[in-house]
Amino acid sequence: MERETGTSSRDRVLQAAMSMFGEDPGARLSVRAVAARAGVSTGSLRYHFPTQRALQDAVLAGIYDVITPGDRIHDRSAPARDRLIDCLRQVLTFAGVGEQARAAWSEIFTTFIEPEPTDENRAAYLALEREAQRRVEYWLTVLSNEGALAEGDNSRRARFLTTVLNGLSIARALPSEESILTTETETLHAAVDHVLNSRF
Amino acid sequence: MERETGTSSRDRVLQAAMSMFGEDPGARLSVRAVAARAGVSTGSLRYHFPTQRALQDAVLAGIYDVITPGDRIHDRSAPARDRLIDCLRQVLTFAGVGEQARAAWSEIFTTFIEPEPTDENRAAYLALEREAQRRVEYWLTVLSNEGALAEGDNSRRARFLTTVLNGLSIARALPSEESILTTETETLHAAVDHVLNSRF
DNA sequence: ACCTGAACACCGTTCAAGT
DNA sequence: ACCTGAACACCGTTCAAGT
Repeated sequence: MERETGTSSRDRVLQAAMSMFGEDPGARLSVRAVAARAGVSTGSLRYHFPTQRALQDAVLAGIYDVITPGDRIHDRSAPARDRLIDCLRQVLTFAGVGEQARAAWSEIFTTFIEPEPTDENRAAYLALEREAQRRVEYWLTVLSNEGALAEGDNSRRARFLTTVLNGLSIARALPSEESILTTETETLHAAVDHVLNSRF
Repeated sequence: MERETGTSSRDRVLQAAMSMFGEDPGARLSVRAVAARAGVSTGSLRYHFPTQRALQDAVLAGIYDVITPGDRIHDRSAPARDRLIDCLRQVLTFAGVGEQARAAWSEIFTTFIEPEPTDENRAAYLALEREAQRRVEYWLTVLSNEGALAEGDNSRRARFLTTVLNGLSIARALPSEESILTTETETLHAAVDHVLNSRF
């Protein structure tokens, strides 16, 4: 393991963790694994990242700094609520509408629900899910940092939001009365408002 | 630790796990903790529940068996929040856990999502959905009438809740980390709290 | 200030051995 | 068939001790 001399210990840890995440988003990023990869002790890692959660957040922030510069979440000229809704909508957009939504769920269905789950595809799905979870969590972290969101368990909040997103996205694949747009908007707003305004 | 003689080992484990969940739905339900409470070895627990996930699923199923007999919504001795949560859980019970959940979604999938929607099955699905919607709306009406719920658009609220239920129920069919139990409870509570406590 | 690595108190799972 | 409990390979966190 080369030491990448010249770089600070903290940077080496972060770099190691980020590249591990890059190679496999489903990876565990355990203290020992990251520390070993970075060539530092677990104690040193803990010194810079007092908690595992802190490390994960740093990795997430780092990843998205690289990947998503045009993310609306950073547009501080707009209210936090609007920005978060915008970002969540992006996720739904990706899920598509009508025909496209049905195709997307078909894919998920035939690979992850229909067959008896093997360890392999279980892991594959969990990686996907964690990826989505982390993205939402990252948005919440940004809002937290600027004080738009009360102290709280962001990963719990993210879980809540992704569950709502799943519900909305499957609704797009199922038959529905008239425009689901209104319904969807209302529900999305309700979910976001709950996260922003309640102690939870 | 009394052994509750006469009960099978498997039952004791399940009972212990369920009562632990009852005392604290956020509890970890670790192998050792549950085994100790049940007065059996970890090996025995593993014999009956080959994986931690299997145990969690059994607990979930058991919980719903216990709480589903009547419609709790009218039981004014309990807080509105608890009653509503109870009723929503009944809906989830129908969705099942594990294998059963996957089968249920398979059904929905092959009839309503995969095929190009005909007018006929569109109508069939919409009927199902309206039924679910009506049931939830009815519960909200009951709470409204006794003043536990602020004036507002109950059908909108019901739509929000059914969307969350859909998200939770599909999560039961998809692979998941061991903790769906906690996640599900948290999300359900969050959704109900939002409906009960916010102007919406 | 930064870093080390052992120690602590946990996990879930496996498995030879017993009845 | 059912059960035991030790063992394995992990966790995340703490901390006395070093530089």
